[in-house]
Amino acid sequence: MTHGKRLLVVDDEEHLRQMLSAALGFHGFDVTDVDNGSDAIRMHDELKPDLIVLDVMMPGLDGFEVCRRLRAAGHRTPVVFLTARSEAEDTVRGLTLGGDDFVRKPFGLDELVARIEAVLRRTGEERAAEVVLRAGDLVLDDGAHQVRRGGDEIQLSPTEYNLLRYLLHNKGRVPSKAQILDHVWNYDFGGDGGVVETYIGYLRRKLDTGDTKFIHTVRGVGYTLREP
Amino acid sequence: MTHGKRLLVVDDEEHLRQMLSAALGFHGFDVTDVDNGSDAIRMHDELKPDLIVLDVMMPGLDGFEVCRRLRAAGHRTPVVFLTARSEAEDTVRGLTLGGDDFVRKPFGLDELVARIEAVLRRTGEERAAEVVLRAGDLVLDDGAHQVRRGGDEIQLSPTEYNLLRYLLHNKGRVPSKAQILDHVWNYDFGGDGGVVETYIGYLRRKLDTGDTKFIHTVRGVGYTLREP
DNA sequence: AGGCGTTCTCAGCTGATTCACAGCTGGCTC
DNA sequence: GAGCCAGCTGTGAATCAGCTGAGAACGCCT
Repeated sequence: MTHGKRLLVVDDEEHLRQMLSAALGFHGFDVTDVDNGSDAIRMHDELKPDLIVLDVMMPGLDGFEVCRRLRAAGHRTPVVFLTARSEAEDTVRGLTLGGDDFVRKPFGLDELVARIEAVLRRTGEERAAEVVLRAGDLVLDDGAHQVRRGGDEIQLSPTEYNLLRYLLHNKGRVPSKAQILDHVWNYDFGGDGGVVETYIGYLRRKLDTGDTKFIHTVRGVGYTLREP
Repeated sequence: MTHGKRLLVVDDEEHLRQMLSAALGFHGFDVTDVDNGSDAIRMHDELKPDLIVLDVMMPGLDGFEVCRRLRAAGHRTPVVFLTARSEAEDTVRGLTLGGDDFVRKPFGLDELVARIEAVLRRTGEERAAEVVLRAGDLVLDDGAHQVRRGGDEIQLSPTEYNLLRYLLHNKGRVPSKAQILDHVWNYDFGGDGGVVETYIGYLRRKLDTGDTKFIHTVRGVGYTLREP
């Protein structure tokens, strides 16, 4: 978990920036954050980060401009853009043709971390991260974004998939509904635990065919995924 | 038990603050307490605590603001928030993204201690051995929140589970009913010792199958859990 | 526009859980 | 042995957490 990669987080929104710093720091990254484009470029020269998390929409230099200037100065530092849905989607997508990537706001924390790690893996030397999670005959292949039981593929919606990945990732522990909401749902999604119950139900109907049970309810605590 | 971690407890409520200091001190923490946000920040700079127990609702600087200022000053000190049920749950939950955690008032002491230790474990390098308590063939796995005898899983309600954990944790000692109430039930629970008797009964029926007896009554003193 | 998949809310249901209480039991004291 | 009292247990009521089905809202595809 302690990979010690240096990240530079650039976002003008105070609250989000703080949340990202705390969360990514917790994930083992060495995080520095700034709140505007000019500081980002200055700090980049000083810090030489391994990756930049860059908000597109900012007053002053926007994310594209920051990236353009860095590239013009010969820097290859990979960038993960944060974009709102409406924001010049084509332009962003164009940039991903490089080694960069983008994440749409609002995003789930796990999604952002996954993108950052994917980009770092692609860019830097291999970090043979295990991308296949298992429990009994249940297999989640994160590379292929596919779930199987035995040989049969199981079709999951995006949210179902993220929830299952989170549970598999925490196999043996018992995450609470609040923790699940934090990691699987969007950072600004304000709903209550009801959604989690609903989606646990969906997953159970698709996974727990017959007698095998993967997802167990721990009343008053949370949910857990166990080997059958 | 003497891990000597430094805690800073911040709460404006005199009574609760004293209770927390005493109880956490007893648990082997090195506790300092202050009754307002500004002092908290001052004391944090001086004390460099390993963790802060921070009430959200306080006159002057509230808990969020204290945390915000600490983070803005570059401090990563983990925080366990104390919140009332109604208080800005989303905001609190958002903060847990970092690695911080929160406990809802009213809480049982053991719950708070468990959260503090979990956060310290998470924060200071990787998992320091799963917490597993044993007595004979009885095993309580706190990570998986599971109780087993031999190979068979035993289903316990939340209160039963907490009580058993407390007894196992105090194996060899004889906690009184009052002490049990303090630790397992909420600090402002107004009931008498009758509940404890009831729950001891529930546990005995589930654990003491056949000839083995784990829970023993010490008349006039309290209850104790012994190896069979 | 129409149909489909997805996300999320909500209300009703169910069984689990919590807790009080009252009557019983059995050890202790005198 | 009588009486007392701590502790045990069955009954029952109120509450609660979690499950589910119905359906509204939304975006996407044709």
